This record gives sequence, structure tokens and C-alpha cells, in this order.
Amino acid sequence: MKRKQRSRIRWNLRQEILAFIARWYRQERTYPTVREIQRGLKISSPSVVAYHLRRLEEEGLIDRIGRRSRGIRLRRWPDGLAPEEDMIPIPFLGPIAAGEPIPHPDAEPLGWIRIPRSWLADGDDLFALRVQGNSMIDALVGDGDLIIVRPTPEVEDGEMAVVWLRDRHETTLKRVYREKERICLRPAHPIMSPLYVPAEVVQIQGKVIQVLRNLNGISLPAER
Amino acid sequence: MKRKQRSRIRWNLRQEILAFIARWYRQERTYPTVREIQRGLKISSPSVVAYHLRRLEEEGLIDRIGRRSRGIRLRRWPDGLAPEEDMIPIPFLGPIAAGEPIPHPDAEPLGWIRIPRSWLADGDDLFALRVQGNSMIDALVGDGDLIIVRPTPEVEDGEMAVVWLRDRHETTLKRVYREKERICLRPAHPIMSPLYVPAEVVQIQGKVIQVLRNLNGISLPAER
DNA sequence: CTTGACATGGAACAAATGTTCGGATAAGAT
DNA sequence: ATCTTATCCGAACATTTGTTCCATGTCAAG
Repeated sequence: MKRKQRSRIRWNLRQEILAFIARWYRQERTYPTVREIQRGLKISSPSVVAYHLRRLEEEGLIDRIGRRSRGIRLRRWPDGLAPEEDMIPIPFLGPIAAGEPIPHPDAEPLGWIRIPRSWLADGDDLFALRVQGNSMIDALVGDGDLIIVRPTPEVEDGEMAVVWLRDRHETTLKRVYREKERICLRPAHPIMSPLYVPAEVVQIQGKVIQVLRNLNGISLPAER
Repeated sequence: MKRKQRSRIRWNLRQEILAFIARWYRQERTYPTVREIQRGLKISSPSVVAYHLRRLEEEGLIDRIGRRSRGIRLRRWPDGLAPEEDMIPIPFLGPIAAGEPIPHPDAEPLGWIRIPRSWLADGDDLFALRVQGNSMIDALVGDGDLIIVRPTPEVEDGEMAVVWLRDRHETTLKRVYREKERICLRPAHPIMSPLYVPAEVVQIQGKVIQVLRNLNGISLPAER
């Protein structure tokens, strides 16, 4: 009498399933169903998939969300390379130039730039400015660069800050060092000499978190 | 005889549905089902949702993938702000410093950095280097900066390139201008004077696509 | 060889999910 | 008021999807 040949045990099937889920997500931007895994890996029964999914969950490699369809989630991605990542929208407020005060942080954004969450310590309350002109070149920031700023009236010693100099009506980027009666504004460029000004002249607008420079013709903030 | 009060027509329900889908995706990292939309927006029947989804598809605002569960896709996101985006992995090859040649582009990566796809013209064949020291400061690139490079032996006039100077055994970043017999290497810093060298001395390693500087203590390439 | 942990197969069930249909209603246009 | 279009509603239906159960098989270790 004819007996169906049972297929050989695939001892690394759980790894295959993990890889399949990642592959499927990359392509479809959604997670596969049990039966999609079954068909994709030529598994004979959904129960086999269910069995391995349960084991994977016990091993802490995946999460499952109740009984919802497509409720599988990868805990860690193979190679640590998640295909997508949270992007935090940051308002783009406009230009920053030597002779002009920066736009007010609460102003209506001219556009948005999105930064991967993992690039920032915490995503609250940032904004982006585009540098105009070469006046901040001693901060190693050139024309067209984009800077990400956290608005704050105080920074730690040595941090790069957006500074408004009341007496000169000028915006600049400098490293700030507090001294007794005065404040030392030090350029990032090591051969440039520092500037010493009275404390009451300095108005700190925010702390520079990041500098982005694109040389391939793509301008980052998606103006709309 | 008692008649159930029919709710008022919500003339902007389709917009509500669009916003709901975006919100749901942001939170759950997956698309909602018809009935999840129904419950979330307190709609009386799944047929109402189905009706509006059909209309949204006709208007080209969403796509639907067959009859699969969670087969709704947003064509455009409200405000153009997709919560996630493709991140392209770029190999991090190591340091770049004045006295050293850069690592070979095919070398084993020391880590990976992920860049949003929209920040790059095309994602093929890039690598990342971390700048060591202040030797490239006249290119407005400082110690610790990360540069994204496309390896190529040729660049257009005026483009920023990674250059190996054979005679000095030195790596540098300069804007390259071809002249008759010689090549002009111009610093990004406008007050620095250009360097003229014979063409055979210059070996172009690649074109600088992007410069990233993080001042908040997070180092971008996730070394593993 | 025997044993036991682990993996597979098939079927059925229950729940979730997408769809269809006819009729009713709301609201703007004429 | 009448007409017309768009919308809403409830129910039922057809698939899809997750799950369970039990029998059976594989294979490495002892």
C-alpha cells in the first residue's frame, strides 16, 4: 500500500522562518500570515508553522500580537539591519545668517526634515535651519549646510551653540565657555582665535545637535 | 413605533479614514483592517468603510492589495510625513586621516550606518569613513565627522573628492578642477589658497556625497 | 536497539476579515 | 416640493487566517 513519503526534518526551519519574515517585510511592508509563510517555505501544514512560531516566541525572537492577522513582529532583525526605522519630523524654520536673528522656534515651519530616531538622544523640541553664507565657517559650517538645533537658553561649557550677540546684532555659531564676568566664544576651527565678550551681550538661542551637509544636489528639507 | 436614529452624514469621513490609517500605522507598524477602522471611527457597519475605501482607491489616494487582510496602503501620507522610510545600509570602513590611505572599498566593514534613501540620489556602492584629526579642516570637515563617499576614479569639476596625493603619501578632501597639465585642488574654505599639482600625482578615490556631524554624543555607525 | 525530545502532517474548528446586496436616509440642486 | 446623488445601515456570505488536536515520524543520545 502506498504511503506518502514524509519530508526530511529541516532542523534550521526556525531560522528559515525568521529570514522569510524579514524578507517578506522588506518587500511587502507588512508581516506575513501563517499560511503565507507556509506557502513561501513549502511547508506542508499551517500547524507546523504555528508550532515553530510558538517556539520562536518562547525563545524571545519574535512577538505575537494576540490573534490578530499578521500579528508577528520581529524582535531583532537579522544583521541588526531593520529595513525601516522611525523618522522624527523636525520643523525646518528657515535660514540662519550672520546679520539676521534666527526665526522664532514656534514659527510656522517652511518644511520638514526627517531624521532617524536613533541619531538623536531624544526627539523633542528640535528644529532645523539652513545656513546662508560663509559667516560661520570658523564653526566648520558652510553655505547650505543644515543644522539641527535644540532651543535652550543655557548650554554646558564647550557645547556648540547658536548665539545672538546683542551688541553687534549678529547670529553666530560658537563653542561657549563661561568665565567669571565674561564668556569665551571659541570657534570650532582650532587656529581661529576665541572671542571674549561680556556675559550680558550673549543670548544663547539653542544647542547645535547635528550638522548635515549634502553635496549631491539633494536638498534635505522637503519644502512643500 | 421606535426608529433607530440614523447618524448624520460625515462628509469628511474619507479624510478621517485616511488620517486614521496613518495614525494606526504609526502606532502599530501595520495597516488596519476594515473593522479596526470601523471601530476606531465609530462607524456603524463595515460596509460603510468598504464603500469609502473603494472611493479612496478610485481617487488614487490608497492602494489595495487583492483581498488580503490589512491590504490597504497609503499612496501619499498626510503632510508628506511617512513615519518610516527605507534606510539604506552603508558599510563603515574605518578612519580617514591625512597620513593614511583610505581603506579599500571592498574591505570588510567595521560596522554599518543607515541613511534614509531619500537623502541619496541612488544607493549603490557607497561607504562611510570617520575623519580623524583636523587635517581636513579647510574642507569644513572636522575631527569625528562622518563622510559618505561614492568610490569613483573621476569626478566632475568642482566636486568634493577624496584625493590621494602620491608624492606626499597623503589623503585629503578638496574640490577638484581639471586644468591643462595640472589639477587645481581648492579647499571648501574660501579664504584658503588652492593647491596646484601635476595631474599624475592626483589619485581620486571617490566623491564625497554627504558630511554628517553629531554633537550630542551619539556616534552614528552602529559598530557591532 | 531503545528512548525521548523534537518535528511533521492532516484535518477540522473558531475567529477574524473582506465583500456584496438591497434598501433607507440625508442633503444639496432644481 | 421634487429630484438626484452621495452616503449610510444591517445582514448575510465567502475567504482568509490563527489555532487546536492527535497521530505519526525523525533522529541524536545513551
